[in-house]
Amino acid sequence: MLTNPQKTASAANLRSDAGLASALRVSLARLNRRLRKQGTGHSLTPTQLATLAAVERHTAMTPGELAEHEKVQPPSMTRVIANLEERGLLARTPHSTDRRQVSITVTPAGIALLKEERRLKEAWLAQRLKDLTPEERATLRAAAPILEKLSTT
Amino acid sequence: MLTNPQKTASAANLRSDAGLASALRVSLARLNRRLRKQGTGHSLTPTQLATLAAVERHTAMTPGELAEHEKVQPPSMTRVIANLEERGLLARTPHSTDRRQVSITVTPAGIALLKEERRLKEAWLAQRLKDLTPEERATLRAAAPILEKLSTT
DNA sequence: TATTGTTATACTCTATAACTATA
DNA sequence: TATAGTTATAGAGTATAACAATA
Repeated sequence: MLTNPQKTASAANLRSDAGLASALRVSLARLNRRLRKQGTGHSLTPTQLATLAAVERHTAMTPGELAEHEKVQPPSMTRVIANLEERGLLARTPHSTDRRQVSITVTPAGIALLKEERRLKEAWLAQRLKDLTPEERATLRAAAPILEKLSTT
Repeated sequence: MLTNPQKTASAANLRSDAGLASALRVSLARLNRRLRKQGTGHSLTPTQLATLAAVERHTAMTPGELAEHEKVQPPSMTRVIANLEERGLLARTPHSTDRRQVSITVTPAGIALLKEERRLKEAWLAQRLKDLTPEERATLRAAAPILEKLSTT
């Protein structure tokens, strides 16, 4: 009832590259699962939250661009946007040149929600970091840009 | 159209604890998103995959235990198990002492699927690790157990 | 005629409520 | 009577197909 081959195996083989990949995969998945649970006082689905963040990051996007960016079909994005608009988190304005298109922007309420969401997640993580030794924190400081690089390659 | 306040902000404040939390949160989320896309040749939902992995890790579980473990309601777990059983990935056997209960175990096919899933994800990650310098890999080797500790605290 | 977005409809996943079998 | 699991039914999210408006 208590077998856990992954963890022990990854700890044992950490010196090899394959072992490092295995250990990182497990740790990353586990930590991310914990992190995702933090800051959920808004009842937005993952797609809704990702859409809101995408619009904020790109300042203004069309529904078509958003569907492409979030890997959903245009009709699905129509519904996501409609829901976020009802909540007052996104706003629709006419497109400047093409009247077929619509320009989507974040409202101040949407920005506030994203800010609070990030604050809660980071507060949880910062609390965990406080329980580490200074050396461990230094290691994570060095590792952060490397993890960043891994995902953008 | 190209504003990205998170990344620049997190890079700038990496020396503070709050800055480290912010940078880690963004990097972890991004890397995990990339990682989750790898190895999806089976068409299992996240819940199905997590259920399969849970049964493998614990050797044998009842539907009730699985529902509790995966944070879904018992009727939902009934359907997840039924689907995985149809695919030949899980098997049901009578419980040893209580005839109301059912014992769920992984089949060889289920074990093979999990192994392949992990292999694909780790192959992607190992490829990325090869592009790093030896020093960067050493940093990640040191960071892996710390990340592991963060999630289990 | 091609493109952008929406409406109509169906399927999947999960939930709550009611039911069956066993303790 | 209480517990483990299933069946019945409903709600949320996303997909494909058909449609309206504009280029």
